[in-house]
Amino acid sequence: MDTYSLGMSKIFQKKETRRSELIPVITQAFVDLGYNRATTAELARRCELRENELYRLWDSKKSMFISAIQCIYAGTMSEWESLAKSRGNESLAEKIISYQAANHGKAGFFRIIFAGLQEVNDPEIKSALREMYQQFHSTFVSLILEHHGESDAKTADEAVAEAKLVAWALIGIGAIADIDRSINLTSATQRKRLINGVGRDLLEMLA
Amino acid sequence: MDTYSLGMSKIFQKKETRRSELIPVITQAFVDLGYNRATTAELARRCELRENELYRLWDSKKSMFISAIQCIYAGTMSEWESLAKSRGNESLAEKIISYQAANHGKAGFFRIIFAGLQEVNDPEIKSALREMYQQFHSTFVSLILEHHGESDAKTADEAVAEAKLVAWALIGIGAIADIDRSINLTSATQRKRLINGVGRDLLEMLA
DNA sequence: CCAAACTGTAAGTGTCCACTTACAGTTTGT
DNA sequence: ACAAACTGTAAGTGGACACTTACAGTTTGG
Repeated sequence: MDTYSLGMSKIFQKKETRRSELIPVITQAFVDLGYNRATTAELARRCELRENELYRLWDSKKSMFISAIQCIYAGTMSEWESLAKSRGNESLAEKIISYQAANHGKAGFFRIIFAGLQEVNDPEIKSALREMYQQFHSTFVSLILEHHGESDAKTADEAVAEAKLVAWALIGIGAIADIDRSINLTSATQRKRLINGVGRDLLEMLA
Repeated sequence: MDTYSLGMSKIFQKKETRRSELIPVITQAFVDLGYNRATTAELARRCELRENELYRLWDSKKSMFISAIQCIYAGTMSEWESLAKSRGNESLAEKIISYQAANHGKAGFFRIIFAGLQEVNDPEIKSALREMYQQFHSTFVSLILEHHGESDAKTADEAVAEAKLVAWALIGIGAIADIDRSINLTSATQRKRLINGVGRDLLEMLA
């Protein structure tokens, strides 16, 4: 399938831009429906294409899903970046907690993860998820350390180890908020309180 | 399908005992594989039956899944009860945290929940899950309150509200530990530390 | 201007899976 | 003993779904 002429590169670029136009739509479908229920027919419908047109852009549903994982990751990161630039005297970590409390589950971060883990048992997908998750976690760890500043009684190693735990805990809170939301377990208000309340307590736990 | 004669009740009882023999096997299949990948063929294979024999005991795969949800719930509760009876000067809440730290994900509590939420979009299943989750949560709340004892500076209402948050947070930690485990994100040691460390801190948060 | 590559539309194909039917053999209650 | 109910075995059925093929119409580069 590779091609050598110079002219081709333009075509491939076009293909790439086409993919990047469609991937948010596809991602949303996976978030809404999970892996199996997001059928190729449904993906095509949402993209306003025929199925075989989708298959001209991706070679399998699996590769669409992997693109979606990357899309979610990139989207979350860019949201956090704009939070970093926003005004306010809170630390970025605090801003993120407030933001997540207000928009829990919007990005569908966890929905994608659950879908990838449970519905498909594919090593490629698992490693894509692992990668995303680890990057997400390590970003969180940096934010937590930054939040507390350099001047700590503890040694750097201790602080990092504890920040890692707290980061997992925060991710856990997000997960449960997502689950909560998807079965309408509690009210939106309560969910918000959960993230804001417990999230901040966790953040201060190191101190 | 109902029947009136007295003799029938014995048959139904037999059917019931048959179901209760098989349901742990079926539950384990759903835990291992999720909803879709646990095909009726696979369920039958694990039960050492033919598919239509399964369908003599349950009228659909969905009802097998609902039975599995109830099985998981009952199993977890009875485990906790035996922990309550075990010796040791910790509170039951602390015992549960230690136990979960050692056996995270064994029961497949969260796997079942994720499967039910994502893979099927069925009101009956959602309400079965919601019920289980709420009972689980309220049991946890009682345990947390019990752990702290009656003598608190706060009013009862405040204590309950905070215990509810903490209970969700603990469930969240469990969820993330399960995810972690299923993609081998961190080591078992780290996971154990996460549950034990953060779990206990959360438990003390009220104080 | 024309050939090569792309886009749009429609109709499959093969496979998997939940669920069913048919039927012979065995219990069970009376 | 005998009918009614149950168990075991085997073979379907219908539908959904990932993925493909065919082909006519349109761009595009040289």
